[in-house]
Amino acid sequence: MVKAKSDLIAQDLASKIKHGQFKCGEYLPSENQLTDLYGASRETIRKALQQLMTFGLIQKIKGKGSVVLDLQKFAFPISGISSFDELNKSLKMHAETRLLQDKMVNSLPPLFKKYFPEQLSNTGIYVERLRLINDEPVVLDCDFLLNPPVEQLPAVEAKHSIYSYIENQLGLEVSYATKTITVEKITDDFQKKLQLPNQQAVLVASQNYLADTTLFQLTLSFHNPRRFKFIDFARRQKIKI
Amino acid sequence: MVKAKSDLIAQDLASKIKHGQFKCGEYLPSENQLTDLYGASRETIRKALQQLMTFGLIQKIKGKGSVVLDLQKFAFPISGISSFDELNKSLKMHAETRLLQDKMVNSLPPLFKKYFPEQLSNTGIYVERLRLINDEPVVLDCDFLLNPPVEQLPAVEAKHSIYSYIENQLGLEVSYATKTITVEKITDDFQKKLQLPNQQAVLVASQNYLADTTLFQLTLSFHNPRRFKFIDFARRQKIKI
DNA sequence: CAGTGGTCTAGACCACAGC
DNA sequence: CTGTGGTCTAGACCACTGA
Repeated sequence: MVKAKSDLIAQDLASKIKHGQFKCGEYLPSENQLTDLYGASRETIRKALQQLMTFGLIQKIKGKGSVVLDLQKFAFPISGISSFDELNKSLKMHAETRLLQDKMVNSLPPLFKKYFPEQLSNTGIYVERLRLINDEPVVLDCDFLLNPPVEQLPAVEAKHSIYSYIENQLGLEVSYATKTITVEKITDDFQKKLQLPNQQAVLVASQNYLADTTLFQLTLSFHNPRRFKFIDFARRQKIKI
Repeated sequence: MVKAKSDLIAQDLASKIKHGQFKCGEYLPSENQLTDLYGASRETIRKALQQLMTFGLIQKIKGKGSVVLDLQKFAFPISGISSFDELNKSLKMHAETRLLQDKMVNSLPPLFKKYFPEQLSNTGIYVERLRLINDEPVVLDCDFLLNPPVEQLPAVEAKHSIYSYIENQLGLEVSYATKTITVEKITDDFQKKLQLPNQQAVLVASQNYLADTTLFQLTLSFHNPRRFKFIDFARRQKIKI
């Protein structure tokens, strides 16, 4: 998947920052030096650095260079599109996933209709998974995978990683998502599953799209408010919409 | 502030999308056509389109073109760095700001120490503002502006827009921020100010930096959970950190 | 096949930082 | 002054789309 030279350079620099070869507060080699180091043109180097900028790994300062930023904040980057499985691995959490449901349905379940009222009905697969960390329920994930493009979802894949299945097994390209975060009143059933003291939970609702703009997944993630934490890195926009 | 040719092109295309000259589902002119339309090289056009991609205004499809995405989701883009004042204007909300505090202090207030424990003490300006929409309190913003680089903050500017003051009056370049969203128990005082039925509120805590990596502002925004909504557009990352 | 976006290159000129 | 990043250009080759 990672193929472009600029991506490889970005990947290499990112891992060198992660492993301390470039430390917080230090400057990366200049763009001209990186040009020689990687045997690439300056614009290619700049594309790589651009990616590190958007992650908040570096900040460029005109006339000086690219300084490595403090990345202790990246403890739990729910921002962006990543799966729980990817987070679990990259953070080495002791997490467990319990597959509660995985079934084909002929129409959009009422739960999704409530939070995505503009969605047309559709056949698809309903998946419900409870995520636990240290045996404490932290998230209840409800997914609806549209058919097409997703024909089926083997239980073993549902327990592992839906994204991995979509990307690696089906060969589809996951591209972007719109997300909203709100505080919602939940059902007794969900309260019980999450073992919450009251019916208030944080809901992250997202619509996930492929590179060809096909909607393929709706997700409702109900979080234990005590354990919910969303971390974001944002840059000031240069243009106003 | 907007100067680069690619920014101007991005700005122009964004406003044309906003005003319906390019509609959802339609394709923009091809990159080669835009090259002629704007008298720019293809790479410059591509930089402009890249910006529209990150906002979720368009999606590029290889071999086909750049399709305009549905932007009804952009109703309330708290994602990114924008001030309440900017949001208010761009969304034409009927909002009011009450300035509760605006004073110079010699050290970091305990409230900030609690949520930013790693911060060193510092002189600065403490500002507390209550935001109301239709006379209902929705957010209590607590800001701490570090001195240096911010020497003072006239009350009239605090009521208007801190960002505008920082950028236009002081000539500083606001560049990036790290944000966390959590659910927190608040004090009786804050509960009263926000007129909440209980002590639970959504906290958006952010550290805001200038382009030279100087920290200039800490913000704690306590939101009415019933009125809190965070909207985000995210793209799948090509590299793993 | 022609047209599209994806990528890379070499070179150029500018503004800024710091000596 | 030199070195840095910021920007733009013209041209090239590739892979994908769809007729």
